Amino acid sequence: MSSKITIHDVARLSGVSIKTVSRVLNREPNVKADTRDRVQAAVATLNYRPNISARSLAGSKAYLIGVFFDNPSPGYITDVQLGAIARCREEGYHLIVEPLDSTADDVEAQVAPMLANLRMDGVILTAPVCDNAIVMDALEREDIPFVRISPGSDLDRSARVGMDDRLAAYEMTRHLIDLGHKDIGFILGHPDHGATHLRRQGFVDAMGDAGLPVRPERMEQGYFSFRSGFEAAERLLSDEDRPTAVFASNDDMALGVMAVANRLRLNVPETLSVAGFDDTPGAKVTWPQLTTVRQPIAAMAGAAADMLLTGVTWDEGARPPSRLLDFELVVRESTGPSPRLGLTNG
Amino acid sequence: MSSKITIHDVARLSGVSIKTVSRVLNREPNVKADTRDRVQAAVATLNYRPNISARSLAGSKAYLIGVFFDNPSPGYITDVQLGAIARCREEGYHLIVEPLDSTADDVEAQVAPMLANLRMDGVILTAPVCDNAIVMDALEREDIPFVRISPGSDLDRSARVGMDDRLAAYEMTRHLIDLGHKDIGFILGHPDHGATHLRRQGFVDAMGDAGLPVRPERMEQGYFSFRSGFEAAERLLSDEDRPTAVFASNDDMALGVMAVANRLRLNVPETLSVAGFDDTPGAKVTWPQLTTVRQPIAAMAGAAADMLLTGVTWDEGARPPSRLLDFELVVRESTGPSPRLGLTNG
DNA sequence: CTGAAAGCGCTTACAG
DNA sequence: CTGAAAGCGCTTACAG
Repeated sequence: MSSKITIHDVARLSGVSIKTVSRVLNREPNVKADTRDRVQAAVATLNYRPNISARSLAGSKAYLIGVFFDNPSPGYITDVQLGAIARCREEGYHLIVEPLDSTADDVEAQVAPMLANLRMDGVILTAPVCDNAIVMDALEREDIPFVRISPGSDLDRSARVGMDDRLAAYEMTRHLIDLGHKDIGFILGHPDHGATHLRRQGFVDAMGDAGLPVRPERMEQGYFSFRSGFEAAERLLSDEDRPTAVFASNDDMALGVMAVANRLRLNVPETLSVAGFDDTPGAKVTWPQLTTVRQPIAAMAGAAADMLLTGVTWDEGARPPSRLLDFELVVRESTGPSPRLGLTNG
Repeated sequence: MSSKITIHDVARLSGVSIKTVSRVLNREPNVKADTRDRVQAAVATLNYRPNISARSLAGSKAYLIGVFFDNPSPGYITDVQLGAIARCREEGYHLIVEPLDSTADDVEAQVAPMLANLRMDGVILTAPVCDNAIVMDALEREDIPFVRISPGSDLDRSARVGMDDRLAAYEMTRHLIDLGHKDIGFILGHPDHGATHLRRQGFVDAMGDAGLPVRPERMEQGYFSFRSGFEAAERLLSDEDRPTAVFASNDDMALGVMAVANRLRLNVPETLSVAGFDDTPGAKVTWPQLTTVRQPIAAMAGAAADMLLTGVTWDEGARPPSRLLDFELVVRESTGPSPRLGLTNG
């Protein structure tokens, strides 16, 4: 019933043309206040909602924002969706989710059809899709604006939002150093993710600034998964000569470290301090709870949606806009004073 | 460029009318094979993709499926999305995600606009939205088909897909009983979720069938969250008189139990067995890994999408179709023989 | 088996 | 400040 109400009904009831109704709907200027009020009253009376397909077909807006992601941490992607949708709803936009297999050979074939038959007004790209050139090429070819969250390469290719991953990792490392730790293991993230390198850099910088050596055997490759953190921790901790703290560059890997510590009967944080990064739900789902860095994921996605909705643009040759949000060091129970405090060679 | 190709271009190139192109596109019968081939060749040559907005405006399909959810476990909702999208893509459909605050007073106000201005061909409802009468009323009013995943009430109000939660809980309880446990604690899920009651029933039935008493003080209310599981476990385990096993009716709560066990220095599984339900990613992110029930979440969502896409219908007065998928008992390391085995009063 | 016409519900471009 | 006309790219309903 109510879905059959069209712009003509509103026009008739308010005694104006459909064009004027359209003006009011789109908040165009140059409508007499009185006319505007009459139209809005009619909209309310009839409970009229403009048809998105018709608007999209006739006009230049689709009222659809896309989110592309690949093999995400569920907590991360859910936060992204929630943050983006909150902002989209304010403007009557909807969110289309498009998982991608971005390491496959046929990325082009995955992306092309979804862009060709459904117009989106903008797309939010999360890691690692945000560093995928094929996806960006396709988007540019179709002239679809996109904003990237925490890209790692080609920073000036699009607008972006993120946080200072390097500084956050620096501060977390500093937190460990302040607790007396001098021998700290570090687990790297997935090499395809831009944040991986920034977090490593923050760790290296903090160690260097404190005059502490970064021993190669204390840097282990991980892939942001629990399993990769688990395996890296086994290499790091099985030996008697082990670090007094491990900084895993995301929470999933840090949980892997906790599991290994548990298995090896290393008490956390008395014998071993463990730090993560992201503040995913999992960080609180462990005992002791994880010291980590809170990423404002939903806020970043909201900011990305906002840039898309307000039509972010920049001059030829100028740097595209970027918004950097604040992170927060969340010190919980998994980090404590170094057990070697007071010992020589501490 | 390629986005400007329309049905008219295809018609011109293949020497037929646009109506015939439309027939081929929609796989209508009654097109000469030769004609069909020519049209398909032209579609391929031009790389033509029909415009969804136009199809939607002119026709009866929107090529959009919605997923409504509320406060989901991230792992659950991600699996639902992945499963639904896989099926949707086969038919050229896209997925719209709509988080809802289904306990708020304004559910109606949240749902009405999203249904009014964007036509969806069908909607998938996950718990607890799948038991929300206001949402279902709105959907029925707008004549939008919906399929529910694991609803708990009003089972014959719509098509549905699910698994046998009662039987799964029964088998898990049986697994514990077979290990010699006679004193088993049970943590209930959120009362708004249909699965909560089925899982409780499975537990109660298995205990009864084994001639074991279900003591009220061994049944604790939880809400499917880690925190609620943690608090329930504190009540269950702090006393010397504690069960030898705890069956938490989802994984998040089981992880809460593990954390409490860890804190109380109760070895799992030697002193305490812990079982969960869902097989979320978290189940493997703990040490020891969790014994749990694997829900085929993605497959359930795929089946729900399938029912929507194939246009599930049923006769007046008949029971709507329902598809029940198989679960799997996943025995990992968190359950073991009862420590009271061999003792009197077992 | 195929096509010409009308129309879905809006916005655009133009006119006044 | 407001409106009449045209058209977005398809499908529907009808005709043959």
